[in-house]
Amino acid sequence: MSSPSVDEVAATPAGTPGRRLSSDERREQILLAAIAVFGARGYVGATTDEVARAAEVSQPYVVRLFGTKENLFLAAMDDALARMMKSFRAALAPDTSEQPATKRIGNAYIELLSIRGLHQTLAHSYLLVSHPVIGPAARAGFTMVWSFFREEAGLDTETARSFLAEGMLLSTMIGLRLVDDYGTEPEIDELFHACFPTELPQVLELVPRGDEPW
Amino acid sequence: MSSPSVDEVAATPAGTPGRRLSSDERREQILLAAIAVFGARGYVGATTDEVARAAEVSQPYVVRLFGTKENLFLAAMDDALARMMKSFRAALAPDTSEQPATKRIGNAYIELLSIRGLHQTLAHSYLLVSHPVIGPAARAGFTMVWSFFREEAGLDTETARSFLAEGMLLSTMIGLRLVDDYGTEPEIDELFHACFPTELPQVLELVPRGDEPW
DNA sequence: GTCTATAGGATGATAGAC
DNA sequence: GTCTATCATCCTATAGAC
Repeated sequence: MSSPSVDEVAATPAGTPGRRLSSDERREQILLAAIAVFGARGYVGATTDEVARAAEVSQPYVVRLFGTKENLFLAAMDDALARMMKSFRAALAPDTSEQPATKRIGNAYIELLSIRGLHQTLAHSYLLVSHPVIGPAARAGFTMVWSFFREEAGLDTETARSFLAEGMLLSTMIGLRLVDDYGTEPEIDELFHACFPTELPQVLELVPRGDEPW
Repeated sequence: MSSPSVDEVAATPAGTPGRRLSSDERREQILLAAIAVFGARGYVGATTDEVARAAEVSQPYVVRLFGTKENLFLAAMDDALARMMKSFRAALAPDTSEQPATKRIGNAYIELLSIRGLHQTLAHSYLLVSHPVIGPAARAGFTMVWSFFREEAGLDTETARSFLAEGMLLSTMIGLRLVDDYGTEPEIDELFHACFPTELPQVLELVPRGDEPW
């Protein structure tokens, strides 16, 4: 865990121009903001201005660094996928725990909930197929995850499929922010307990709250 | 979003206005068009103009009938959900087939693939939580489906959960239009066979093709 | 590396005729 | 019931200074 946290990003007092950063540092900061904003509003719904505000830079500067909104989304999507794969691979690495690979990858997936908008940005990308550039990239990303499960993690097709399915349900429920309603309706509680038999407290804690993407 | 609109005006001879319909008939026609367009482009990405063209009416008339784009989306979402529930209930009704309820509902879910954009419109709605009006409606719709599984279909929580999960995976894959790539890459074929063990030919046949939403 | 100002294009909604 | 014309708003991207 060495990447800058969202809190650090938001820690600069309003009105105080952030210190000059290297291009790479800014890129990283803006990508995290973009993942949060795209996750909350979707590709079309997000504005480069909102991303800029979340990253505390000016809107034209975001465009300057990434060229176009389309490129910004592609970069955010790639970054989200890369973080996911990295975390999956770390979970696979031989460790002392007795848990099976599926369990460890599952936990890694849940821990990614702490990166605001990550799962939702990916979910949005899966719905952008009619876009000539983003569509193919999203398809490639999805099949890459499948390949990882089959080849690197060594899961059989049945296990891989149900793993993927549970992941989709999980991110849908998180995207819906039903977490926010936990404790308010018996049916929602039941749904949650069915989905997260033991990890529920952890999940509730990990998911960032608040309507604003940052 | 980019893709230029196909000249579906060619479907009706230029200058020939469609026949006058009753308000209800038009509403129905526009809702089907809206489900297709919202499914393909999302709430923000869809334009009232594209919906209008798909329904072969003028853009202001769509607004006239539904008030606002927001209302149009809500109506499309409700219509999609209503069609789904109707088809689920029909599947539950006592029939001569020997198949268990889950199998019959699953088939009903798959058959809904023939309504262009239906599953994708619902998937989009699940990502609109930050919207003050659509968000709550989407959450209500999702929990309604859960209640149906539990109470009307009588599924236990475990069965209901995995049913929901498989449904999410299915609609994600359809949304991604990986169907279009079937036969082009071994990994995609494998994924498909894992997801639709026997219904695959039926699925490939049901899903509407083409980039345009209508 | 970063900003301000702004051009230029799209789109939701309204007015009003037939 | 349905259309044409049009306004007002918002947003991406460019220009150019510091």
